[in-house]
Amino acid sequence: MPELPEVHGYKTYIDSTSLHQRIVELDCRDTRLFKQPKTEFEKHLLNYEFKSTHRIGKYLFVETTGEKVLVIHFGMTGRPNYYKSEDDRPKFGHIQLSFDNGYHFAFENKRKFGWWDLTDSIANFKEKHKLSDDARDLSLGDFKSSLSARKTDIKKIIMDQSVAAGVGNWMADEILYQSKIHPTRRVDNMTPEEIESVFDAMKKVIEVAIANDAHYRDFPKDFLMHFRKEGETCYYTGAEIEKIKVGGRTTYFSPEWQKK
DNA sequence: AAGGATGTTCAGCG
DNA sequence: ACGCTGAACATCCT
Repeated sequence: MPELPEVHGYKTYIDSTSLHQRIVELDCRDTRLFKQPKTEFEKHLLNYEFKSTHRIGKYLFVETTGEKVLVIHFGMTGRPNYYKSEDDRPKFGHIQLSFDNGYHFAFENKRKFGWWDLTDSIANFKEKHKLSDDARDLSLGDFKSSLSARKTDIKKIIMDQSVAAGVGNWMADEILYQSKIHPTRRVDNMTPEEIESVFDAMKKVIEVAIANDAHYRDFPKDFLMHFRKEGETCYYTGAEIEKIKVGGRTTYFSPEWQKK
């Protein structure tokens, strides 16, 4: 489920469970999840501790007592899991760390699109991967300037991690629903007011999602997430929700509410 | 039982 | 050089 709000929750979870304990073992069932040789992870993790975490968009950075920073991306189906007994290792816990207090930390990744990497510095990594500031902290000025030269659909733009790090497919649909903007509206045809309304909706969706621990059922009743399905009923217009493809991703919107 | 899935990356093209 | 598109990636779920 991991878009910005989910990864935010994972960060909180890791902070409250897994910091300041010496790592004594590393097990990986599928090394394709490693962006570097397993020996590198052993070298930079074993006998060190997780010290602190930082999140930019959907990327989580774990600073350790060693030299390198662990970079975690959860992909489409990842999540962390901390548990006492080895017997509780989750089915899809492909990577597992063991701490010297006897507990374990699993990186669950059902569909294996997630990965671990190591980096020297968060700033370098952010630069290299062209990540914008985290969407939660992004300024309107920076948002507007990264949109200025673009000429494609607004949905594709807000899902671009170099524009607003952390916005994924469901958030993009929600943001555009909240701002009454059609997903294939071209950015170069949008007024400054419309762009600002998208920006405001982005901030709102992020804060609402975080406040509700990314638990969709607790979102306000006018949130698309409750009826984000073909043929469902739009809260505002009563019209049917439509399903289209935008930038290769399935997109739900309300044609009456989000006019083009 | 085939198609879809909350993500990123990269080749190819204009 | 840059923006854009579509496919590829791996695997599970509906």
